[in-house]
Amino acid sequence: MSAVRLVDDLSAVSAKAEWLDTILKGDCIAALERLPEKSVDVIFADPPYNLQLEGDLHRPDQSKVDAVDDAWDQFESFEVYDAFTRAWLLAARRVLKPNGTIWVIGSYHNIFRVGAKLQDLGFWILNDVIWRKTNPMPNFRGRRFQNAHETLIWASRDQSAKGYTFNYDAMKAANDDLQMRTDWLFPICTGGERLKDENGDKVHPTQKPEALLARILMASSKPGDVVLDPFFGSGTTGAVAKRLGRHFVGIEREQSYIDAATARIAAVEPLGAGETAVMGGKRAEPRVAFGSLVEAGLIAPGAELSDARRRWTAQVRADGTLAIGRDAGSIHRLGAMVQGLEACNGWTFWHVEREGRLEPIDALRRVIRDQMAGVGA
Amino acid sequence: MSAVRLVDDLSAVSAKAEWLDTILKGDCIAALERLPEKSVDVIFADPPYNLQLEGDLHRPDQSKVDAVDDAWDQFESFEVYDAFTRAWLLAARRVLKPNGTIWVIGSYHNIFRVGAKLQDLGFWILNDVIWRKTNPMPNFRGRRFQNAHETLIWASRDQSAKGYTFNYDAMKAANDDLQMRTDWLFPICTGGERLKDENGDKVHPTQKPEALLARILMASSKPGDVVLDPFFGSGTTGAVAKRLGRHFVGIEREQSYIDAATARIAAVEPLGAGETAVMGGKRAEPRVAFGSLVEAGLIAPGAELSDARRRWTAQVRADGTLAIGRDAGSIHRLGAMVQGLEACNGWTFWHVEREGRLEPIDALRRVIRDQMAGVGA
DNA sequence: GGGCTTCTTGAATCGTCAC
DNA sequence: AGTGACGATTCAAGAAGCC
Repeated sequence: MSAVRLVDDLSAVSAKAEWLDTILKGDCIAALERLPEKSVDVIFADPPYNLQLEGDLHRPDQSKVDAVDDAWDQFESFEVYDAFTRAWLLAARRVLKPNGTIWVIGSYHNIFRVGAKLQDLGFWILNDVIWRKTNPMPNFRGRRFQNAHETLIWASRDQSAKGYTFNYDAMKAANDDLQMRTDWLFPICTGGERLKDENGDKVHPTQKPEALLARILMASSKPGDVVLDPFFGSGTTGAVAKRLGRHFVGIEREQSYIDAATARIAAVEPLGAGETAVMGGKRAEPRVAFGSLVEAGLIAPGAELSDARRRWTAQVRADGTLAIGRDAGSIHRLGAMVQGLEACNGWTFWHVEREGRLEPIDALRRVIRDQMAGVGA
Repeated sequence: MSAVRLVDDLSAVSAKAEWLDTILKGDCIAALERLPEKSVDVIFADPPYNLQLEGDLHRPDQSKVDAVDDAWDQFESFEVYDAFTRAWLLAARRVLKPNGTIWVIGSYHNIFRVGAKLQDLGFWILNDVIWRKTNPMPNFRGRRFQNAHETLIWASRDQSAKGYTFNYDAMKAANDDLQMRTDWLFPICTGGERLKDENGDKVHPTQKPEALLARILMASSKPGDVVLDPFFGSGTTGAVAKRLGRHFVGIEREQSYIDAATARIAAVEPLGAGETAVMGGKRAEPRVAFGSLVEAGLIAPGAELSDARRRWTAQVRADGTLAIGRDAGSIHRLGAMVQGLEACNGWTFWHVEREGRLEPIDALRRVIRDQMAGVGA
C-alpha cells in the first residue's frame, strides 16, 4: 500500500463517517446521488404504494378508515409512477456494492410495477417473500378477499453476482432446522412498538414491524454492514440495524418523520457482538486438505477407508490421495468413481474404522480444525 | 322480448353450443379471436413462466432435478415475453363479459410482468392471492429461501365493473366464519391426482391441484357460468368446472395434453345442484365452516355427517357448508340449530363415519393443522 | 396384512477458489 | 478470463420394498 492510497482510504473513511448512521434529509433520488457508489451492502425500500383510493372508506359502523392519503402517495398515472420507480431504483443501484442486495416491499397496487422495473434495470430476483399478517385489516365491504399479506422482492445487483450474503444456516436453525421458506408470518405493527405523537395519533401510516426487518437483516447482512433505507419514514430500518450491529443510512423528506426516527433510534441499545454474530455453517469453515490429515498422523499411509456400508474400500497413500487397485485420486474423485456419479463429498462418504466402528473422515477433519482454532486463540 | 331478440339469443346459444365444454386446439391468441366477445364469466390462465434455467440442478444425493425445459417456456427476452403477455391478455379481455374476472397464476419469474401488463391494459386488480405450498421443492444448494409459494392475480375487466361475482359468504363460511384471506394453503399436485402416461411419466410438468381451482371457481363464479382457460394443459380447470356445474372452454396447442385432458374430464362426475349451490347473500343467514377439509378432499361433497348418537344427519356441500333439508349453514350453526341451542362447536358435534365408526370431524381438522405446523413463523 | 424403511420426485432463474 | 478441483446441499408425500 502506498501512502497515497492510504490517504485515499482515510478520506473515504472520513467521508463515510459523515453519512453513516445518519438520516439524510431531502429528496430520495437527490440524496442517493450524493452518496459514494458501491458503498452499501443492503438496501431496504418501502416506496410509496401508489394507492388508488376513491373517496373515503367507512367501516360498517360508519367510522372512517384512516386511509393512506398523504401527498407523497399520490401519483397521476402508472407512467408517472413507473418513471419515479425507475429513477430511484437506478440511483439505488449505483450506491449498491457489486455483491449487495436490495429488498423492496409493496402491495398489489405497486409491487408488480416495481418487480418488472427491477428486472428491466438488470437486477436479478432471488426470491419474492410473502409477509403474512396475523392481524390484517378486514375487508369491510365484503367484496374481495381479506388482503392479508404484503410482498417483498429480494434481488441482487446482477445475475452474475453470486457472492451476495445469505445466512442460510442461521435462517435454517431459527426455523426448527428446516429451510426458511418464502412465506413469513408476522403481526402488523401495533401496541407499544407503534410510534404515536403527543395527540396519540400514529406518527407514520405504514410503520413496519421490527420483527420483519430483523429477519431481513439477519438473513441478508453481516454485522458491520451498511444498510440503506431510501424511504426511511419512522426509522424501523435504522432502529433494527442499530440493534443488530449494522450501520444504517436513512433518507427522508419530512421533518416530522426524521424527528421521530432520530429519537427512536437514539433510544435503541445495540446488542453485543456475541449476540449479533451470524451462525455460519460448513461453508464458513477454513479449508482443510485431506493430505494434511495424513501429514498430521491422524491417518496413517496404508490405512483402509470404506463407505458406510463397506461396499467399497480404498487405501490411503502418503501423498494424501486414495488408491483402489490401479486407480488413484482425491477422496472426492474416487468416491464419485466407485459410485458412478459425477460428484461426491469424500469427507462424508469415506469412513475409517476406530474401535470397531466406522467413522466418517469428516470427524478427523474436525480435529484438525479444532487444533487450528486453538492455535489462533 | 321480441322474436328477433329471441332468434338472436337462440343463434348465440347455438353458436355457444359449438365451443362450450370443448377444448379448442391451436394457438392461444388465434383461438381466443374465434370466440364471441363478452361471452366468458371467468378466465383462469396459467401462462408460461419464462423460467430462464441454465445448467442442470442436482439434489444432494446427486439425482438430477427434472426441470421445466419445454420449448413453450422459452422466450428470447423480457421484451418478447411482454409482447406475448400483452397479446393474449388483450385477446382474453375481448371475450370477457363486462362483469367477468380473470385469474392469472405465476412465479416471481413472470408474475410482475403479467401484473404490470394487466394494469396497463385497464384490468382492475381485486386481489393478489398467495398459494402457499405445503410441500414445495427445497432449495437444494442452500443459496436462497425455499421458494414455497406461487402468486395469483385476480382482476376485473375495468375499474368501473362493480358487478363481478364474489361469493363472499360462501368463502367466509368455508373459512370457519372468518373472512377468506389472500394466503391459501394447498399441497402441490401429486399422488393419484397427478396424471401419468403409460410409462409412468407425468403428462404435464406443471399440473395444478384441483383444490386450488375449486376455491377459485367457488369464489368467483356461479353454477352455469362459462370458465375459460387459454392454457389448458392437462385440463384441471375443465375437470373442476365440470364437477362444480360450470361450463368450461379450453385452449391448448399440444395434442398429447388435449388427449389426456379429454379423457380426464370425461371421467368427472358432476355434483348435484344442491351440492354446488352457493350460499345466499343474506348475512343474517346461518353460515358454515370447514371448507378447507372439503377442498383438501378429506371430506367429499355430498358426504353425510351426524352427531355422536346419530340423532341428526347433514350433507356436506362443495362450498364447505352443511345442508339439512332446506336449511344450510356452518357446522357450528347447524349443530346449534338441530339441538335448539344458541351456540355449538361443530368440530366436536359433527361426526363422520370411517370404518364403521363415528369420528368427530375435529380429527380431520387435525390433519390440516398438522400440515400447517412447522410452516411459516 | 401391518409396520417399517427406502426410494422417488416436485414451475428451480441454486458456487467458490486457485492457478 | 478460462479451466478444473474442491466439496456443500433437501422437505414432504406417496410409492415401493421388506420383514
